[in-house]
Amino acid sequence: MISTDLIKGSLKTIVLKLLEENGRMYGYEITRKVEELTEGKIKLTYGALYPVLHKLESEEVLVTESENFNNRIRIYYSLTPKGHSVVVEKLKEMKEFIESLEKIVNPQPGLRYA
Amino acid sequence: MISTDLIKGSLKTIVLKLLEENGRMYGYEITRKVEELTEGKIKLTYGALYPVLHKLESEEVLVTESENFNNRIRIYYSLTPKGHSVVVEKLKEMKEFIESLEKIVNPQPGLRYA
DNA sequence: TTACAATATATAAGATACTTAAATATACTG
DNA sequence: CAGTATATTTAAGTATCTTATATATTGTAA
Repeated sequence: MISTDLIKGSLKTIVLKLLEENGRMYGYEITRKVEELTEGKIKLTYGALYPVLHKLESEEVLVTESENFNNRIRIYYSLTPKGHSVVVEKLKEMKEFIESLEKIVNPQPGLRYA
Repeated sequence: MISTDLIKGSLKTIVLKLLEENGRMYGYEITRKVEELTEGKIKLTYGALYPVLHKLESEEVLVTESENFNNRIRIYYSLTPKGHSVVVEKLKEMKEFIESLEKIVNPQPGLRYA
């Protein structure tokens, strides 16, 4: 499991990317999906996830639809038009961030096959 | 410039990696180096950097040597033996983190050349 | 049948890490 | 002589996350 310090700050982008990829998802499903994709290395806590979802909704980046499934409430989140453009920005930023980290962690990548 | 939210949590690892790479560095030099390596995309603020350096010193991960250069104090930081093993751990974690992010941001990387 | 695990969301209290801003001081450049 | 670069420090505030707890249903194993 990866130190939670590292994950801080990436949560919003992760959530938005998953919603773009999967159309609509509910909170619990998002935590499952992240665990699945990262082979258990990243686990989102509900105390972090739900407040982020609520905040993104209040910012009109996400909209919700409540549904009943087996007597359990499921609150599906999906991107608004504004949300779609936010994802584009966030992913661009994430990509630059990863590239920057790699330049620090692995300087002179061009020499790997030299 | 990358949103500071993303960088949060990576600061410690970045500092430790640079010190491993360069032997010893002073605070100001670290901010310059990060800017240089990331082409200005990551800028460390002094308010974040110096407290981290002090903390790492108190944890015996770093040691300091104060020197005088042109009437300016320079406090050089370098890794302790403990620091070297901390870097190894932190870099492993960082690598897993980057890989995990890529699995989310860019699912099915194996298909890129398929 | 009872207890535990999984599903599903919510939120309060506390910790921590970072931003912003200001302070201090010297050297160099136009 | 004003502004930029060098160099470190630290206080106050904010944001974000962790931890813990609450609630409720369904499925499973003993």
